[in-house]
Amino acid sequence: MTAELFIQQKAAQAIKAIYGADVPEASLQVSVTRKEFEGDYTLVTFPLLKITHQAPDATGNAIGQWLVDNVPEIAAFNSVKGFLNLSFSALYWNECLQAIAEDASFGQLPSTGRKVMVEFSSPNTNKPLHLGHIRNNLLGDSVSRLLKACGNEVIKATLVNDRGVHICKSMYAWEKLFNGATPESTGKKGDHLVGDCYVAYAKLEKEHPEVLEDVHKMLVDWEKGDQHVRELWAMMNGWVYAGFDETYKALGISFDKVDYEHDTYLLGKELVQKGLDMGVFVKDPDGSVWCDLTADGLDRKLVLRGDGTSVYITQDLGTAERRFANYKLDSHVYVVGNEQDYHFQVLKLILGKLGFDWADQIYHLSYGMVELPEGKMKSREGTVVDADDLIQSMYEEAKKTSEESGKLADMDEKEKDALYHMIGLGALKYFIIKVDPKKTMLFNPKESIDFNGNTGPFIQYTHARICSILRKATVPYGPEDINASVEPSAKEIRLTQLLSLYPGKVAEAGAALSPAIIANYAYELAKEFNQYYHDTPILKEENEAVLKYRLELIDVLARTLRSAMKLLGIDLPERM
RNA sequence: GGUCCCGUAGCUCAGCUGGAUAGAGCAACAGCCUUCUAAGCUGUGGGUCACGCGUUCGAAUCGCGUCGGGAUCACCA
Repeated sequence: MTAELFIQQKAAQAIKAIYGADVPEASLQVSVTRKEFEGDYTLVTFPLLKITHQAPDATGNAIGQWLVDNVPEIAAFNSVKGFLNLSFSALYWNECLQAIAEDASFGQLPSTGRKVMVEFSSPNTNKPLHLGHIRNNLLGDSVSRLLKACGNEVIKATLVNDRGVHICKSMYAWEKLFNGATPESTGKKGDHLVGDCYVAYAKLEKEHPEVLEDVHKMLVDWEKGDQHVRELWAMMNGWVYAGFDETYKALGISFDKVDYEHDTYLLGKELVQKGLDMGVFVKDPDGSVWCDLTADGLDRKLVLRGDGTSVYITQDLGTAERRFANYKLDSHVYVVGNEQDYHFQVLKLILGKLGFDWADQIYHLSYGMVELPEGKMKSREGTVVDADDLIQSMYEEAKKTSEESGKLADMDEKEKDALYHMIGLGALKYFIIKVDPKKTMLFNPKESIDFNGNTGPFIQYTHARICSILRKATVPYGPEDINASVEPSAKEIRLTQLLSLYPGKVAEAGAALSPAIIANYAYELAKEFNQYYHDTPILKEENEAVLKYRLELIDVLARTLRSAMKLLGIDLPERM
């Protein structure tokens, strides 16, 4: 039971005993005591005054006294205005910390038996990944880990937009302008080469608008299965996939299931017929099919063109149906930018109207744009922050900072290289993930991502510090060393309390689909440890019981930091 | 124009299921390395929580309105 629930339960008993009134436990407001006050948890007594008919202080004192007298775990109280601050006993905190220390999977919540698919990334194959994709990828990856920690079975999925007019544009430019250039012949990553083709096409079309007709013909040929166009398409997509794989690998991201739009773009047509049969859709005289959403405050939505071909939402309807059926999903999270809020609103509505009871188990993790100081990134203006470049520059930055510190002189090159990558990536990932997903965020390329303060490297550094102490320890230690022979200091209690909040944070972050909650928690924990580290000697402690207690405490801290950061896809080094 | 999201320190962000004097980091300034890693710690300055009205014992948080920024409302994806 969490401390909050425990206090709610006991306080309800106190109120019953003192005032003879029954109050629902859940209605009692309990929170962690603000640090400028004495105590661990605070019960807000304002709402109780109607029942107690006493002044706030008197009410707090009465309940506090009852709790101290009747609940062994509660050792002290003080009442300030309408706030009853309660302190747990040292014994309580020791038992709490010991239980955490003994729990090898602390932070992993019990199984829900639910199967969840998380779709993210879903790139187009006509240009390389940029910073916007990085936010998408990191959120998707992290939310997948979070949902797993919340006890769900998770399938990471992506849907590659590998067909359509956009890729034909790159194909057209390559044939006309690139003289058979390949990634091998140019030494370019395949996705970048194809991206160059796309840019070249845009320029070409500006000067010769008529080329668009040729591109459309290419798309028609593709749909007919024209051998030449299909071969060109397969070759260039192959280049792009190879390039993406490199970027994904550098980001530490993988998928369990990859769908390709050339396989899915015809899905959903039978749903259109079903909708017509059900009377959910209507057919206009020109043959186009619509869903009337005006009663839901939206417009009429096209679901099939007059010529019988699909639109975007048609295949999304079909893909969702196929996934829920094939994988027996309980829910489906789509990580897609907030410019598609309307699309997902419509998607859910239509699926509901088609009678799928899982329609309300579709969640759109709608995240905000990443903007530059001068505004949105625009590929036409060359202001796009390329994913590979950014990853590389973070690596360089990590290398530079590490070399300046000179702490790794004895480490071999291969190890150093891996470490620079870990730190650079940690800085980048944390920078992106610590921001509330739904908010637009700003990235300033001129100020490189910081390594000091509320950053990934700060937490990595904290972890390395703990590991350094543990390496030097000469006595064995373990959960059994958290025992009543040691009286924890105020700071140690504070650390224990913070640790105890972790599973609740995991649950909260999972429910909100917000890894930022975990990032901010990890920072708080690291910051708290650094203060502890600063004024509490550990290895120099002469009392062996206290020494062992502290070693075990910081070991649990290191484990919890690793666990939390792992949920963000960030690894922590033992040295840096 | 309709709908949705956002507006907190110079900058980047927490806090938002209503609670105590609104918090961090960066930047600025002042301290702390014969002591377990200074990518750290401590301190100073910095706020009309966009604005107004309302609900409440209590509002950055909830409601309504105004202003400002963004997204979206395609037989594009």
